[in-house]
Amino acid sequence: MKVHFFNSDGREMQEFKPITEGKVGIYCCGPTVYNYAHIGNMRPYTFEDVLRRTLEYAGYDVTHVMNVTDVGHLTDDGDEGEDKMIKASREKGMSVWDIAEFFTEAFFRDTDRLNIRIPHQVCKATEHIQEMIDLVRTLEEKGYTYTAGGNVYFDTSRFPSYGKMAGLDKQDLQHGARTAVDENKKNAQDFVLWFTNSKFEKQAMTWDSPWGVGYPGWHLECSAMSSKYLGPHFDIHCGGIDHVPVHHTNEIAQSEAANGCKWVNYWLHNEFIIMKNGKMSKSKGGFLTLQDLVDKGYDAMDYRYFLLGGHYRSQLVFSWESLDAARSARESLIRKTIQLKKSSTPAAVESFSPEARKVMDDFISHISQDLNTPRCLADMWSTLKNSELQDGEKLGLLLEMDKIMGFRLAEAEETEESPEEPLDKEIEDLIGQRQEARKNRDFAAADKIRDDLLARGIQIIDSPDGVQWKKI
RNA sequence: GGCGCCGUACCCAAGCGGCUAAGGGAGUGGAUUGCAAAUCCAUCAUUCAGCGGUUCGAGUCCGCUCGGCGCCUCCA
Repeated sequence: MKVHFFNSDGREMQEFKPITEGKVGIYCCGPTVYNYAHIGNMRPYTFEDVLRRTLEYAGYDVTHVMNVTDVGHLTDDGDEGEDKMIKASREKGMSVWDIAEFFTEAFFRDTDRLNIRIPHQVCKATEHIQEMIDLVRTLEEKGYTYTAGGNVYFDTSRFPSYGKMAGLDKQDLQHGARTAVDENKKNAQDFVLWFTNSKFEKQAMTWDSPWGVGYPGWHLECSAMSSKYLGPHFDIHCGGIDHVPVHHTNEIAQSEAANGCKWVNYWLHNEFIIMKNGKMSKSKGGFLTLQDLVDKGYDAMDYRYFLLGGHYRSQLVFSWESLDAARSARESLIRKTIQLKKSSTPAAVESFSPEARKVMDDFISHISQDLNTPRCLADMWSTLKNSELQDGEKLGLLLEMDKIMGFRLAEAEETEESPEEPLDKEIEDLIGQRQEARKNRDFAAADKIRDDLLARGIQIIDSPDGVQWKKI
């Protein structure tokens, strides 16, 4: 199974070739845990989950590493910035450590609800300060740094290929267009490796270093931790497309300067989720969290379905209408899967008929072509409609495809209609009364009971197997 | 000012030079049902923002126009 990805470095489709046969190391930029993640933030983790599942399906031994930024991420990159963690701490009246723990837990609750697998290695910035200091020291020894105004800067003029991936050399950048220019910098694109000259009051998180007490620049952690867990040269680095010009550009510069070798072979970047009136962002306010969707009655998996309905490199516009469509489709997919489970047992992959084999191969070729999840979704539906397949094969195919899509089809059961709630007795009685009325062909009374229950959020569903109900 | 992306049916969205333009949602007609729900069958773009060009052949490549969006040190 050959896998192709669009590599941001070079901006072209490339066949994936691992550095070490049979193995692949992936590093993903993780959350900065100073607030709840909004639904746009969940896109990269969802696409990375599909990436990982695809590579695992292809037989690779995957090592998936993700950082948790719990320090050093400034509201801007100049000396005027404020650490996001500290800002949140001040605003919420909690210690920075509690803030980090609280929002880290919230983050993993969300990824779990989206059926996103936990990375093999989740590393916190605050637990790798020494590695970051070592990295800065290496850069210093190799002459890539300078100190000014108390801070240690990376000298981008010493790194000729700076900004190559982002195409920065071709751009006429308007520096200071949105932030104040840092007068200490020799070059506009230089960035801070270590802060000691903090203007922040009550800086809660500081560490001793060869340059004085301070804290790391926020690009440092990804370079330091990825090298620690994946080595100085690894296969895939993922993140949001917004990271290309600055964060990833700086990561490449400091990593390659320090390690003296190529750092990452494949860069995969996801596009943004857009709201109708433009992009969703924390600073603009009004962002939605996964919990907001759940509170409105959606299943978190509806959002996963929505995300996979668009290609990860295309902007996807979020709207309630689209989420409704995703919910309808997903619920239908689950229902049909349950039906198949009732009527058959899943065929094993090894015993697939030629037709089933072909359907599976098509699916594989689509996911292998830069994770074409919309096409893969279509493949799932085509499988259901394929009259040349036996039910057992359809089920086997769907479960096999779901190893990559991750809609939890294997666990799908008729639990939604399970009468196990406290109000059971009363509802059972009402349903019994309604059945009695129906038997007597008193449909007015029967419908009244159904309407009353519906008003209370209980939906009655008549089926050949009897009456079922569920909360809505 | 610079860099880049997009415009496909009512909505979302694949397609990246060549069979009758995937798939989902919504809708419509029919079957089934006391009625609903679910399910099943059928139906739903002679056309891909517009105009030129390249080609035997173009949503698919090139140019221009119109429209929408992102980035250029907060951002996934």
